[in-house]
Amino acid sequence: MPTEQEQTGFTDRQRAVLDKALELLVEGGEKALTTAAIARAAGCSKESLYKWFGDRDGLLAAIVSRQASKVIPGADPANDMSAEQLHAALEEFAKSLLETISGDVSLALNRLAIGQASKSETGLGAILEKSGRARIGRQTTTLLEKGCALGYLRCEDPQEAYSTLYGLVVRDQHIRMLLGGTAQTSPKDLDLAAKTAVKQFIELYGARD
Amino acid sequence: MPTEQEQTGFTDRQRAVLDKALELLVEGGEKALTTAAIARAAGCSKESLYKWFGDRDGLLAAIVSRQASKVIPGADPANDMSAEQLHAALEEFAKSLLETISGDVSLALNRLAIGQASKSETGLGAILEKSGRARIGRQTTTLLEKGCALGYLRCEDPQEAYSTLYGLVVRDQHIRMLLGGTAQTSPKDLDLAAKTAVKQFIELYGARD
DNA sequence: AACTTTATGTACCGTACGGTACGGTTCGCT
DNA sequence: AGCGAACCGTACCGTACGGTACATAAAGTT
Repeated sequence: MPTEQEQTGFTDRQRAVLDKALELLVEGGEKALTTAAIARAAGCSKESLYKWFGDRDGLLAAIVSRQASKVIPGADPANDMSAEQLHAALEEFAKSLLETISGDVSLALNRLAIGQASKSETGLGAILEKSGRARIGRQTTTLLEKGCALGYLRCEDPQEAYSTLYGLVVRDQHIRMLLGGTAQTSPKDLDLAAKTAVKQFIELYGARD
Repeated sequence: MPTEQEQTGFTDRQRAVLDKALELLVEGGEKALTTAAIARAAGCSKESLYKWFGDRDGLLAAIVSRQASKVIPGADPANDMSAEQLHAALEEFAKSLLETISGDVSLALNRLAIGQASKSETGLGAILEKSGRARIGRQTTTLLEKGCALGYLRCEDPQEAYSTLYGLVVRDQHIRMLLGGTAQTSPKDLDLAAKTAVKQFIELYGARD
């Protein structure tokens, strides 16, 4: 009987290798991610890598999938939440989003996917999109829908509202960090930015008072 | 006497080569941008490339600088513009921004810079940042300042206001396109998105009525 | 205990690319 | 015409990397 880790289709050993590979990627960028280096770091043979993941592209895809599968879903919004609870949930989302995209791992994975975006139709971007962004997007969108249903928000299109919230929260921080610019990731700034964004969002989409 | 093109420090010939190289980059991504391919496409010798640009990194930097130098500044905001003119100028900015970041050239350059961001301190990201984003940012910021001075906007911090405008306009479109997802770049959608963003911005920062 | 499976480690191959060297050619200058 | 600089085309070198082959060792199975 397979251990419960069959969820992503990888064995424990393979997952450990993928994690080591991700470590390498984070600290050295894609150029550091050679098959030889991975084998050395993970204490396995190149032959095993190719047996398990097919080729280098498959390995990269596996790394991205692996990490994407780690995204932990937040709690579902309660059916009877108050306006304050909605507000708090939104701020929590904003803060968590900013924290995530500022993280080394997120930056490394996004850089990798973007670098591969032009060539080879392995579609790392699609994996990231689907497992990461889309997932939390859907979740937050349902939160917005609920807020709308409870009369706290006016939104014609929750999807659109979510998109606006995203823009207000992230602004140009993500691209700046991807380009290598130093980000102002002091926890204080980050918290303030999240609060400001949510305040503006409520100003746009909050029920008229 | 040097022709007037001395502005960027490159000769006509060198600029032509850089343009050809950019073409290659746009249509094939970074992997297509080998020194041999550039020399072939541009009809020059590899030796000249190295003589002119030092090494491959220098060449990449030159490509980015070259393109960045092409950014054409918009008209300065008039001192006596009306609220409608400000609104129109903002919409124009929003549309132009969306058009730019959806363009093949912009995407290719951003991908290149992001790919290089982890390694080698050539700082393509810094060049892009400085010549592209920061420039139009400064320009639009002064526009906002003027709008503020004329009483059309209330902004404590124009920098902050600009950042918000950017977020409202771009949302998550940029990263989506960088990751390879198909963008909804139909001119209609684009125009609508720009108008919506500016409307929301005015709602947040417009003078109270 | 023999056998199969799976994995390690190392050595190897082919290729692609960055960078250099060199002979030949064009072009401008005097 | 003669000279020198810039440049082209090509060949070349070293290296790094993706991918494969193989020889060996651990571990489970019967």
